[in-house]
Amino acid sequence: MTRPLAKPTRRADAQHNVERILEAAVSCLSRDPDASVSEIAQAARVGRVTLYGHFPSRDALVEAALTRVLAEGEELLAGLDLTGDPRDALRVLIRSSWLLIAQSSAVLEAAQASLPPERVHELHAEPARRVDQLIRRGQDEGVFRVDLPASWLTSVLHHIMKGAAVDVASGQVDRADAPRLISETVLAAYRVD
Amino acid sequence: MTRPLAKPTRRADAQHNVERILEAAVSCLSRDPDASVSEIAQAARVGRVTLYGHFPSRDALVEAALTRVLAEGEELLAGLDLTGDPRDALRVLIRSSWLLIAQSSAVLEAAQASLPPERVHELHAEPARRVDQLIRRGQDEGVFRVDLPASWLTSVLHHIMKGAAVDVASGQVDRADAPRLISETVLAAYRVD
DNA sequence: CGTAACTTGAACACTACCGTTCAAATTGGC
DNA sequence: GCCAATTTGAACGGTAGTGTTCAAGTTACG
Repeated sequence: MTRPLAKPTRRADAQHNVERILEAAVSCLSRDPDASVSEIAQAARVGRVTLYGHFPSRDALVEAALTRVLAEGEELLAGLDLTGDPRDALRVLIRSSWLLIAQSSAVLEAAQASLPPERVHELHAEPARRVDQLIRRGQDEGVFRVDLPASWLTSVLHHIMKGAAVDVASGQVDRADAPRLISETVLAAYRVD
Repeated sequence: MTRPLAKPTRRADAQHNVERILEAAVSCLSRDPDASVSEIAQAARVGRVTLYGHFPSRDALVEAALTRVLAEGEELLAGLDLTGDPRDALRVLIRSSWLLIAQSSAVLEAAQASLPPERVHELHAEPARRVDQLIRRGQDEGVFRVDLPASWLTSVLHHIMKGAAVDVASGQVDRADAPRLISETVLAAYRVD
């Protein structure tokens, strides 16, 4: 019990492989929530057995991938200054993180299929709170509408970002246009009457 | 070749079962795009073999379910008067068909996983056109914004309706509130500056 | 350089789903 | 009431994914 479950010293290549596997998992799972372990291993250019050497089960891998992408999101959000006009803050947030958030949502969806709901919610709660608070602040300051519940406004933001990601993936929307489309749409939807 | 592939006379119970199977397929597939044949048969309260007696494969069933739900949509849309103010027309459309359209989108997603893309597009093109035309008319008449492409506005409508359906399914949104939330959100997002 | 850590493919058992066959039971329609 | 259409479960073979084992190969690192 004195030492953590993971050996303090792992060989560099092993550590590197874990990294590659997680990246591949995020990438594959956000494309297809049902991506197989073989598929992910292949994308990481790693043998399937190697993957199982680092993650005991597919579920564990999915959870690790979710944890990772959410942590990335947390880090990114934490580095942003969201204190000014909520509208500007929202623009900044969208421009710098719409893709990551969309990816997170996709992996989260994959996780919902195989992880206990409580665990998913537990992991997802903290990052979601930041966005939610920004929206509530906008409502409090009178620049975002209050005739619709904040939870719905948050939901709308997520759905739009996720939808934009789908449209980009299917070629209907140019990746470079996405932030503008999302911002313009969401800010208009949030505007008070 | 003189008679159509389906026998002109099918026993009433068989016809009734086909109906139930299709209903169950739409219901199951819109909840889970990967719903198994057993699952659908069970939901239709029909033996799995019976289902295979009416549909030669899962793909055929998915296509039939998609065709059916799109036809329902067509019928419903055709019965609506969408000629007035585009904003009112959009409200009417949302109030009377958001759930059906959301369901269609979900089944369409299921179909994309197993049907040739051209076939999917072919089935989906006609119903989608009606909504698209309404939006373009709104732009032409100057009541919907033109600084974003019509294709994106259409996309936004679909993403919001689909998102609302997800939120209703997960209990975050009351089913009765959905039409208002969608209308208020989309119309605000569409409004000219 | 040598060893322990790590990777790898092949092979295995297990499960789930698909699609089929068959023989028996049920039931609609005349 | 009779017959043919229809339903049904059980069983089968085939495919695909999961998770494990093993033995052989490779490589980081002291």
